[in-house]
Amino acid sequence: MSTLSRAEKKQHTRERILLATLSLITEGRSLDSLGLREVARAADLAPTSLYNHFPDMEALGLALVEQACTRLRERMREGRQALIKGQATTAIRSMIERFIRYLDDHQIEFRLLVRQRLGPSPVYQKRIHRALQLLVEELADDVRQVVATRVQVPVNVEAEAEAAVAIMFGFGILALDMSPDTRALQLPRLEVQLQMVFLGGRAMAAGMRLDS
Amino acid sequence: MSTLSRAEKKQHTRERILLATLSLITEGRSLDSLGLREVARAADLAPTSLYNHFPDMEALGLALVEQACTRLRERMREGRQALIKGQATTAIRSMIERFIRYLDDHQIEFRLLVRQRLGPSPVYQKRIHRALQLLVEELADDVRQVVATRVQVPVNVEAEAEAAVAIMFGFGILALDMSPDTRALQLPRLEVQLQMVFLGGRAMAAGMRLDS
DNA sequence: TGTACATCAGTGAACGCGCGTTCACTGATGTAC
DNA sequence: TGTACATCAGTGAACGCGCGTTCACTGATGTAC
Repeated sequence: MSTLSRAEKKQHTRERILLATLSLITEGRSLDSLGLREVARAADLAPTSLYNHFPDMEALGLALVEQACTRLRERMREGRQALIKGQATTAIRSMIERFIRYLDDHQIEFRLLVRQRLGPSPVYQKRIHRALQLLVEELADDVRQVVATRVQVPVNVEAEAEAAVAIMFGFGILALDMSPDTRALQLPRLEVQLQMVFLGGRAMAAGMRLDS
Repeated sequence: MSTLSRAEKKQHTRERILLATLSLITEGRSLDSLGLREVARAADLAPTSLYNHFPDMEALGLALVEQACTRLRERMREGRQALIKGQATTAIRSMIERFIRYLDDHQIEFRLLVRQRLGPSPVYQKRIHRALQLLVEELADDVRQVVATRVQVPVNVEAEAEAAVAIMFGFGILALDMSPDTRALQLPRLEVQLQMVFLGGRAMAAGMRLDS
């Protein structure tokens, strides 16, 4: 009947388990309070079947965190090249757009990342920490390239990129509970904040100081 | 023997329960995965005794969140007046100092706040959200006053304050896993980032743009 | 001050329940010949 | 192509355990007179 191989079927079941877990997280549950039986129920499987895919709940959680980290990075890398030639404001807008598209498609995973960043499992924490560092570094590279074509002075791109990511994540957290309309209304503020950071970075590099 | 009144003793027990819960959170546990019996054990009480203080774990959690919110705000308000007359860089340094002192004294509560900000309980979430908003608004007031004495142009203080808090919290999260020495080493970076925001805000208000 | 009664924080036994994990199993899919 | 055997994803019964909650209780503290 079915045309799928045993391995393919197994893969599908695995994905069903991960999806079911994410759906439980949507309801506000945190990874470390989820039970094996609970996940099995949500995935429409016998509790014991989970053992065919993950040795325990921690391994399942790690798989989810891993997936979320990979996806975030992929999404934020898309379309990087296009902007390097453009203006800085365009680059900022493009970054915001990519981030918002990521939130639209994977906001549950974003939620997972933010929650588990301070979660009980050091393994999760380190993985997420690494993903965020990569994000900062890649953004720093972008900034470096945009800056190189337009500005003479050396700029503290790492600090700028880190600040920008912090602001963007802060916004993302607030955005989780907004309607799409409200969120759209708030976007200009995010744009202004990111411009402040980069403009301020450039001003500092040019020797301007707050108290002068 | 004891000179304490019944009410005072009850209050002490209540505090013991809250402290015990915090100590469990230190170990990385999240509020919503803590059990009543577990807390009772940590507080050296019979499980049933908890009911004399809290109707359920959610009420206990709310009490903790409430305490953490109040304390964060109090700490960040301390010494606000002193800086209003001073220079902007001094103001920034003072804010960082207050924040670091808060982290030193109450980092478990800070952890709690950050984790529960996206937790399963909408009640917790709203409370924390409100506390952060207050923080942003009060910082905005400070910025307004510092700015008023030195700059002619109108500045988007709310956006600046929000960005600054996002950056500070981002740093705080990273700082949770640092030794005091490492953290001290990273502080200049935080200072630079905050300066970028405020300098950038002023530059924008003065009409400067990234692409000009 | 002393006495009789009320309050109430804390206890410990008991309950029913869902949990994670084990185990022997089923039956479809895969493999060797 | 057909047959005999191996693999292995998924099942369901069973286990011991810690959970939240109830209940009747104890005894120190508080109150009224």
